[in-house]
Amino acid sequence: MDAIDLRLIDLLRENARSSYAELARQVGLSAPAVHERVGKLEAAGTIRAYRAEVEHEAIGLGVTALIGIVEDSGADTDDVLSALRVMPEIESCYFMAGVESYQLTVRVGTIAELEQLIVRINRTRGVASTRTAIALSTKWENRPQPGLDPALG
Amino acid sequence: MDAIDLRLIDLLRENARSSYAELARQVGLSAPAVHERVGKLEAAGTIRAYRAEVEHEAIGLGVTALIGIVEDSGADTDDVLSALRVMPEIESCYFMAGVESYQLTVRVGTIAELEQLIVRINRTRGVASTRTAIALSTKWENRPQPGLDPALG
DNA sequence: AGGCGCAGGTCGATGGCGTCCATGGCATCA
DNA sequence: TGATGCCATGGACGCCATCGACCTGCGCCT
Repeated sequence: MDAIDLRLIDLLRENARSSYAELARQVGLSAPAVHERVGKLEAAGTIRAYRAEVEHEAIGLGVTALIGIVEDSGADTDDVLSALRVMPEIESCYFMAGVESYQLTVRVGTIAELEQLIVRINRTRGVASTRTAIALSTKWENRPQPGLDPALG
Repeated sequence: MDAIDLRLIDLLRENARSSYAELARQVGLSAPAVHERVGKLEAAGTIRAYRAEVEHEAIGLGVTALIGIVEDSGADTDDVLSALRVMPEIESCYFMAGVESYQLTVRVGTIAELEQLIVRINRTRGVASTRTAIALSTKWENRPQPGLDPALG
């Protein structure tokens, strides 16, 4: 992981469909060299996936909400987690410091679906309570921040 | 926007680097047809960008936190927003219903940097108070949910 | 100090792919 | 029913991904 790897990652975070030839031009290496570097970054798990970012309204998922979950005392965290994992509406799931053990980002099509989802989560064994906040609008999302190699300061 | 467009979007959300030939195979069309459809989805803004998803620890951004912001009464929301927008650490920014007008997702390298960021946000004109919760671990993030055409039910 | 081995780079070739164009079918509408 | 416009098809061409061969610089071991 050197400065060129970081540069490649930044470029792919800006546009994941850049060709290897284009990347090679930008970092000043040959295309095969870039190909090998990117392959190693993928194999090492540094690059996890390449995803298209979508206007959620256009695909019928226009309602975004954040849900905090308070666990029952003595609840089995693994049970709660695996119950959450099978709910496709949950886009992201963080395990948090604080009273609310989990913080979720969820996407649904309508407020009615959000209501059903909240009910389902509240009914889950191990969940004591939830707190939901609805996003009225998204100012920006997943804006990539240039990476900083810790070794490079 | 028909079922094939939705399928293409789902495929590109799974792997944004799929070739047009591969996409064409999966949806049963020719490559030029897929090329044109994807181009229109991009032009319409339905597909916003293609991004590599990264292991944040590997690029020196291993600390994730969620920050809620309470605005001053009478604060100019646009001023607050433009002040937030220039902070690269803020990955996502939602305008929320509730006491906390904004909910941020932020990434920094260390707890010390998080502290500095919080101070900077609190000092921002129009910000009354903030509430920060640190993510101890990320269970999953940006998991794509298959799109549902509202017209198709 | 010298030689060996390896990691990682460039170069060149080839096959597949992206992309443009002309053609033809189909549905819509007058 | 005839015209029209959109869209998929298929072919062609040039670029790109990808593989193999060779080269260079560096570390290590003797």
